[in-house]
Amino acid sequence: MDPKINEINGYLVSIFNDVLMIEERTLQSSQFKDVSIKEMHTIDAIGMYQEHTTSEVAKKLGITVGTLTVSVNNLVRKEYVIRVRSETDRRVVKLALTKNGRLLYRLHDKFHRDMVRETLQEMSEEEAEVLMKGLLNLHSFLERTKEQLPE
Amino acid sequence: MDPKINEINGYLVSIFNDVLMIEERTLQSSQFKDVSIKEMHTIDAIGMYQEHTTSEVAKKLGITVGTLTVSVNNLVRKEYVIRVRSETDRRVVKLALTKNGRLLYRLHDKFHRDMVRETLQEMSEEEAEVLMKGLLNLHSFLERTKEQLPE
DNA sequence: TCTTTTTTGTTTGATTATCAAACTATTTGA
DNA sequence: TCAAATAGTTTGATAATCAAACAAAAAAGA
Repeated sequence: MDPKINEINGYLVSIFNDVLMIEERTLQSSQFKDVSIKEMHTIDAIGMYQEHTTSEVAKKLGITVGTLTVSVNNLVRKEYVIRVRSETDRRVVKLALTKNGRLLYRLHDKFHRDMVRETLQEMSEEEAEVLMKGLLNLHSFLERTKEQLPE
Repeated sequence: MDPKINEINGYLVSIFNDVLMIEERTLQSSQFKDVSIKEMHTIDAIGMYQEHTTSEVAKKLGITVGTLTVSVNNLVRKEYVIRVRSETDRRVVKLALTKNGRLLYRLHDKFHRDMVRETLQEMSEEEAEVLMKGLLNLHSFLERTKEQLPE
């Protein structure tokens, strides 16, 4: 059992690092050089389809609202994001992507989808199911762990 | 095919975020409050078992040597890491963990191993093999992508 | 209705993370 | 021996982060 644990753990760690590194490098060699990987994930969290408030996005990203405000300032300056004050509750700020922001969003999404598609390519239907089950197990372990976390 | 891609991609993204978040929180609520998650990964890269030079560790982490020097300054001040000048080549600095650094290393390692162990718990031997194969596929896709990367 | 409390977001000060470029010390090679 | 290469450090600039102080608006209480 033990050697398998080490092996799987090793793959996970190196997958994490690779994905981050590849995303970073891909951005830097694209037309979106002025966007960091953190900013990319902020853009991803803001999303294409619904409006999200500052609080919602900060929670999704696991950062404080203050941190997000600073980051959104930069993304607004670089014209990827716009702020829209809510009409019904004027304390609330809704975040949305500009045209350019949506373009970047799709590019990033495509990278992720290609990555998974390539992975599944050499696998049978049943194997893909098992991979999914493994990821589901891992995911629910982490969700349980999160709940037990001291605040 | 498409819905499966989205689902797997979703799990991966959320697994990434959860692991980072849980590691961060766990550190902050332990006796190692003065260590950030980045510093934790530096400690992990330095490792328990062999001596590694500054260049080697920087390469492993994918950061510049200058960045690592700064980080190691802090870790030395906080007494997790020591620098040892090589006897044979006095330009070279070997990095090693202090007693406290090794304690932290083991704690972090245990979290990772528990995570994987829990994941495998409900899976049969064969299913674990398939999971591993999926991760291997993903891993080799990423390695290939890395090679194609400009620079 | 007026006041207090709560909620939402912004600003600020401190620390860490990061790179590129200038720099120092040492080793290697011509 | 002296120039070039290598290993690491320092520095200046910028981004990422938090906690705490703050401002504006809404909700609750009286």
